[in-house]
Amino acid sequence: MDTQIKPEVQTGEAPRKRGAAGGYNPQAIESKWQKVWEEMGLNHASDDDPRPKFYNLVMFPYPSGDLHIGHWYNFVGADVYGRFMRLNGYNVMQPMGFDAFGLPAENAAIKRGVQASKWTYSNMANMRQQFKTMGAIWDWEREIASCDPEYYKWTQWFFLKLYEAGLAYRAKAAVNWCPNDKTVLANEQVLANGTCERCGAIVEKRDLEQWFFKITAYADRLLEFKDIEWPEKTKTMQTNWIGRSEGARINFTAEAQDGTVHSIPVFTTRPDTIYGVTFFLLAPEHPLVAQLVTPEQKAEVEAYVQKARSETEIERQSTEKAKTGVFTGAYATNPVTGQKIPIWITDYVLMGYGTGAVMGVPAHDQRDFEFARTMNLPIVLVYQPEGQQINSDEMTEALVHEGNLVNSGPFNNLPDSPETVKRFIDYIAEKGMGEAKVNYRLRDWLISRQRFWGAPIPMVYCPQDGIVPVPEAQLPVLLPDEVEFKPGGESPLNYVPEFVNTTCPKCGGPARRETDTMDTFMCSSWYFLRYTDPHNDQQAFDPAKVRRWMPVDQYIGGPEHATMHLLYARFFIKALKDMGIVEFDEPFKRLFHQGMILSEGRKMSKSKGKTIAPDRLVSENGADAVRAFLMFLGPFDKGADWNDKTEQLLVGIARFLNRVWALSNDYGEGKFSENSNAIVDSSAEARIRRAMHKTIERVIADYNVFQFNTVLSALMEFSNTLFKIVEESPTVQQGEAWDTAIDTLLVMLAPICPHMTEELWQARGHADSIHVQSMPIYDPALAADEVVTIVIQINGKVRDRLDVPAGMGEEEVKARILSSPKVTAVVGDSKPKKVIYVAGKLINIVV
RNA sequence: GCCCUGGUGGCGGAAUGGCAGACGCGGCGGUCUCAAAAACCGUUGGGCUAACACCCGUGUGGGUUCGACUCCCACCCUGGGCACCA
Repeated sequence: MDTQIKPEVQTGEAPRKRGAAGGYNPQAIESKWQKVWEEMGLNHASDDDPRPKFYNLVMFPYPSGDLHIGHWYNFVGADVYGRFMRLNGYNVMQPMGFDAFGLPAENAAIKRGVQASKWTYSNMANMRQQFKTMGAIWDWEREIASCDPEYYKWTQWFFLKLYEAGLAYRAKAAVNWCPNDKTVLANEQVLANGTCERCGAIVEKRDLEQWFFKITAYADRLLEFKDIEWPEKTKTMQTNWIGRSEGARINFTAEAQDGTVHSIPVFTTRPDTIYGVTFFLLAPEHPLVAQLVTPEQKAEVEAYVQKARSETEIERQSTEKAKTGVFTGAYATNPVTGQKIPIWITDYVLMGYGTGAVMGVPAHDQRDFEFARTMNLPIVLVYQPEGQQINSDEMTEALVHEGNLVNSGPFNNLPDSPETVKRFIDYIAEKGMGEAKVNYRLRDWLISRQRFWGAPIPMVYCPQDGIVPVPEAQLPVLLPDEVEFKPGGESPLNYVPEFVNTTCPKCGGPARRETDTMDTFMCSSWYFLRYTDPHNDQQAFDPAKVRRWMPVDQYIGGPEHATMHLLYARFFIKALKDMGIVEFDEPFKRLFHQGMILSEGRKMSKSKGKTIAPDRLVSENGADAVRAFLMFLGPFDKGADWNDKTEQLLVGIARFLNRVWALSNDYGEGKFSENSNAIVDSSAEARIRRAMHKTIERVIADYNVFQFNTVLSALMEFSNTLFKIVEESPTVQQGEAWDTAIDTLLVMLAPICPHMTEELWQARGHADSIHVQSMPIYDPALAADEVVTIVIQINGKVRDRLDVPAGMGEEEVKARILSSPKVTAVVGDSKPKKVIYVAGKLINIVV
């Protein structure tokens, strides 16, 4: 492929036409070039292109119906980066598709009686057209939609693979239930205040048989982040979400009412405080509660359990400060001390974490401390700060991480340290009372959804054979075309007998299909693999093609997916690697989170807040201006808040584009010298080259870090400089430096304004597309100034400036400055205390 | 409460420890025009000045340094994440 911009005039090229493009009329040129590029296949990334590959991926959108300005911001930024990488010589693959299953389609079906598939496909058609006005390099030949049977066939296939690998299982679980959406939600979809992420309704708990993926089996590997460049923030969020903590599992014992002795394990990170245990806590849902409770306490305990169960998350949290609980009447035995301690139930112990049982150490755990104070339970210190004798009655809060052990038998005087913790674990393990244990905050991934518009889970329930997977040859399990929506907790698929009733793949007898569908995060956990081979009807993908394109070199999407999609996709790939389906461990090599466009401080979405449509802005100013304007709002990771003043910035961009247009067309006919015999001012040419190379340096550096706003600033400065130079020295435009400068300006601007720069490029007589050129190469020698300005500071304050030739030696510069009238006036005859000289930049005279 | 961001003109925002406010919007003044718009030129942090000069200025208070928007400590506020995780 062509072509580095050569510093000299290229011989053998047709003579340059000038001013051929006429006035800048974006509407006329944009659709023209979009068509030309499409016909050329410019945006299609071929599998056998010899250039190095670059997989530039942006999170695929949900087909909500219309692209709003926030979508534009997101996708334009991704496209600018992809175009930049293409100019860097890469074979850029930049696909687009739709994350097309999900609730809104179903809600539309319920509300408006339109079939979910019709709604979705017509939205996609509309958005595809809108996407095309953007002038991005989407490779439409690779388009996918996760609701296509050709796609979800393989989503189901992956489910079967996970099932075969023992990573999918069915279990009854207290699940998050949204009473409004009538579906189960993943933990990730429940907001901190206990409400539904989608609709805001208060989430309830229900026990249901559900399908889970064993993401917890990968917890440690998910903490690794090996060889990936991700924002620290995102890695921290995932790390905290996984929530690894090391400690011990210790078996306490307790006698039930019927006389059986039960071993009740607890998890603790502080086994070293076991001599300070004064009570034992169980979660209200703990299965042993009913067997342990004494007849006298039964009524009170049952009432508490009932209350805790009926309470929603939000209600449990509203009582956060005050500790509550009930004594069971039973006692547990501390295996280390042999002591008997009362067993209480309390809702601050969670059934879902650890073992649902906790040893209460009020002296050294703040929650236990509060509980003990509320319930009047004893507090025993097992750590005392050096040289102090704290009395538990005087304590106002728990003592954490301080002092040396006391009241701890053979362990006395050991310091509060990881080594001490290890001593306890070794001791407990040796005596068979427990063992070292790592716990995670992460729960298994619940994927069942009681919804219609999703990929059906390919499982059959047979009265003879139990749970039977659908054989691969029978995939896909197709969704019925028409369904009826009825209120209630079940999937609408339950009411489609042709769907539900099937035969058992094993015995051939009558059986029922699973009617739940999969969480859409399942669809999005592998779509980036499908893009590499989107039309394969034999396999999910050809392994050679995945090897060719994966991993994704640059992934761009919002930070809101940090603990959901981005975590699930990593798990998915690791699982596939273990099954030998892929060969890499991490799907996304580099990750970038773009900022969000807010509308008066609120999120822009169809359901909440008002959306800004780009259509008017595009028809008035052209796509290039809107692209540049969005990128000029600020750094790409920051987003912007849209208000009355925001659009005003478009004026400046429009002016800039007109100026570039004018520069490239030699600023209107006859304004500058067209005398071809004129002598070209070589110092003006040197100025042009210096400005150009300084700009190249800045532009490349800023593109690389997604600072598109300062790319534009640099290009604006450069074009302003070109105007200034040509005004002063009109003959420069007869020389080679000028032509190179204009060409270079256009290439550097091309990723942001692809249509206009293409029009100008070809009007300037170039035969091929500007988008197959290369980024110019920065030459520091050509950027070097001949004269530098030395800032003169006295006591750190700027007092003067002095221009000196760039090569002048330190001694000479100092001598010149120290003898200058401004300096002598302040310094006088006295010798300065200190003189700091920064070569070519600054001198600071301390007096 | 814990973790992570950020705090700079009227506005969006620039600044490897070295000229704070690049670039752009808006404002003001001008050129062109019968006039307006557009375009172009000049100017634009605040204070005090006729002007030069000088002083003050990057959330607040300290510190390090010849020199701090930048580094360190404490605090205040904005945004995001987690939240009784034993």
